[in-house]
Amino acid sequence: MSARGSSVTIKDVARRAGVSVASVSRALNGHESVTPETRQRILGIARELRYMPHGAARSLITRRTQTIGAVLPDLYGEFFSELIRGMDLAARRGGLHLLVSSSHGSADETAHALRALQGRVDGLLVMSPHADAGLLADNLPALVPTMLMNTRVDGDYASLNVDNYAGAYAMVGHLVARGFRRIALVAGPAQNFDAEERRRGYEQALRDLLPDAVPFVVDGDFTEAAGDRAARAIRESAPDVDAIFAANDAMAVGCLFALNELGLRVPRDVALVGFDDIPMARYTTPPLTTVRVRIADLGERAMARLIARIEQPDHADAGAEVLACELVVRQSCASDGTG
Amino acid sequence: MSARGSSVTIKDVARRAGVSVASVSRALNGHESVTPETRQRILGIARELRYMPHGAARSLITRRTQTIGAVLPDLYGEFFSELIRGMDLAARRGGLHLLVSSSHGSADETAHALRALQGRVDGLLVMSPHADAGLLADNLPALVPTMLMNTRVDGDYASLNVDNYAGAYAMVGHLVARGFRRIALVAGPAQNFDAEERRRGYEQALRDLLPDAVPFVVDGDFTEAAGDRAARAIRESAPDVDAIFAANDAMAVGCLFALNELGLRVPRDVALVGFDDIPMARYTTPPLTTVRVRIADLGERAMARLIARIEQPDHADAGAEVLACELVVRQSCASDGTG
DNA sequence: CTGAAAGCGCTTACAG
DNA sequence: CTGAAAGCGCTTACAG
Repeated sequence: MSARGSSVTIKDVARRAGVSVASVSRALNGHESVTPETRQRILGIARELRYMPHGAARSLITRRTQTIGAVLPDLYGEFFSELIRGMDLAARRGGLHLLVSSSHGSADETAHALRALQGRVDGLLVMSPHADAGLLADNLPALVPTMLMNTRVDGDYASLNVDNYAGAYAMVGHLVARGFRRIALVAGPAQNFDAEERRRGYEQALRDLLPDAVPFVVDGDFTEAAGDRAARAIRESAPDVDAIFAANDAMAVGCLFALNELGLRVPRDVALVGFDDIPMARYTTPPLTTVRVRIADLGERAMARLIARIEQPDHADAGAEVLACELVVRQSCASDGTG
Repeated sequence: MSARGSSVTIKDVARRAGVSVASVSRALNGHESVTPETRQRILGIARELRYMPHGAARSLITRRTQTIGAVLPDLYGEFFSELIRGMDLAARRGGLHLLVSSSHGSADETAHALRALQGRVDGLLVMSPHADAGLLADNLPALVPTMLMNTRVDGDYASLNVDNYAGAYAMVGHLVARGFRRIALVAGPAQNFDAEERRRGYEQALRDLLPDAVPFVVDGDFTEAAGDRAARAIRESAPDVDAIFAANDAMAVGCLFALNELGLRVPRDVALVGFDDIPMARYTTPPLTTVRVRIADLGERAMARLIARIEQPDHADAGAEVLACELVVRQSCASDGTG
């Protein structure tokens, strides 16, 4: 309770309790070998003094920080919000703290974050859709359990990937089945693994299902503003497009906005679909048909697997897990406006 | 490069360089008192060995963790996404890590988080709109610099608050000026400081500007689903309402969805406004009139002030800062559908 | 059941 | 400019 300076340490508690610091440590950590009376006295004094063990000191000796580091490409928008929420849920369940770090889409910053987190975390969750294998090999701390998410993997890392290819393929299949014939894709950022896989699914589905159709891809970067621009560009250059497939929901929201401004009705004049199923997707007008990723589950699952790896290094499953996506059909792509 | 076991420490670098650990420490930390040649040799070997200082050990002696803890009420939605993004920006600029923690709206969890973060962080950013002063007094670590955000403050904490009252008041003023006379409020969660202040602004403005009007408040909880329900309830019980003021944008999005489903046009049949100006607000149809909070700036500013307090404890400005809001008029509340 | 002591990996006066 | 040594606050064999 002193006004300034050092906070109360285990020594203070020991002194007040008339025992050794070893006993205080044992009592606080729930070791059996302390008499109930001693334990009670120690706990009482610790509470009274508002004693909190010093995290760094404990980490130094236990080699555990009780912290997981998450290196994400960005922190903007509902996708990352949901992802972090899922990670937080699982971390909290495991009694762990969550350190977040954004690389702003830059490989250099990813490398920096990876190195800076070394020694501060018990495990690493890395989503780095723009990273190449070399970057990871060079900067992933060898001794820190790591889970890769939505990242191009070549080594035998433990990983969790969304089945972007299958999701995009299925979406195109759905559009074709509904009678759409001129389907444009608003792509995600270049070099981005998710974006590339979604594009690959779109292109392959087109080849398989509409052999005569020419793929029509407009650049985007996963932001609402990009969707806005893309929709206008599509209407300008190819008014015959009857369905727009935005590579993520944020861009679909931007497309929807632009189409409305252009006086076009979705889905009557043009169908619109997205990818991710962010919470907002069901609240647009019309509600958005999209590919559900279960973003929070993704974060939760990745965190849970990482924790398991940390706690049971022997059972270490270094497998590459792929999360299936699910088509969610809402009103934004009713066939020819009849739905 | 050994395959297993302990990572490389300062001792390994010292041995390889043929110097003492003190010199390695000095070289790595950029102290003047090392000859350029020695420094170069040490740095070279450190790089070669991929040496990274052990964070916990360094923290133990320097009493700095290079980490800021953010205790937030929730992690759901664009508001917190933007807030975290702003915090991350300022933290990164200061070379600090960001530890996030959600209290899920519970006072107990807030208390727990506050205590658990002790000794792990150099400073604390606490947004706890549901907390009372007692909880903070009981659980805020006395020696850790802290900034409160959007929190009911009584003590002399350093704080940053959004001017919710003035923002809500101004919004009602705008609606009244536009000719709306029956204005319903979809409120935020009970006990929530932001929600209460916004409601207070609404009620006072009504008393001042429309003395004959009876306040009409519908319960909400800041989620889209609550907005959806509230709008339906309003239409059901009071079809004469000509403007709906949702206490945040997420609820406004839910209202917009419900109104559309009910076959009502915004703003022709009923005006709709929100609060926060989340990124999505400009992409709804019609774009949402709202109160701009500059959420990312809020997080950035809070972090910057906190860092300043940590670095210059003497200049410690413990002031209560209030961030002004700004009315953003878009098309969702054109007067009587003429705009 | 309990305590004295070593040690985790650093940094920093203190000497030289 | 450089090194030996102390010490940060804990935990954990090792004795007793």
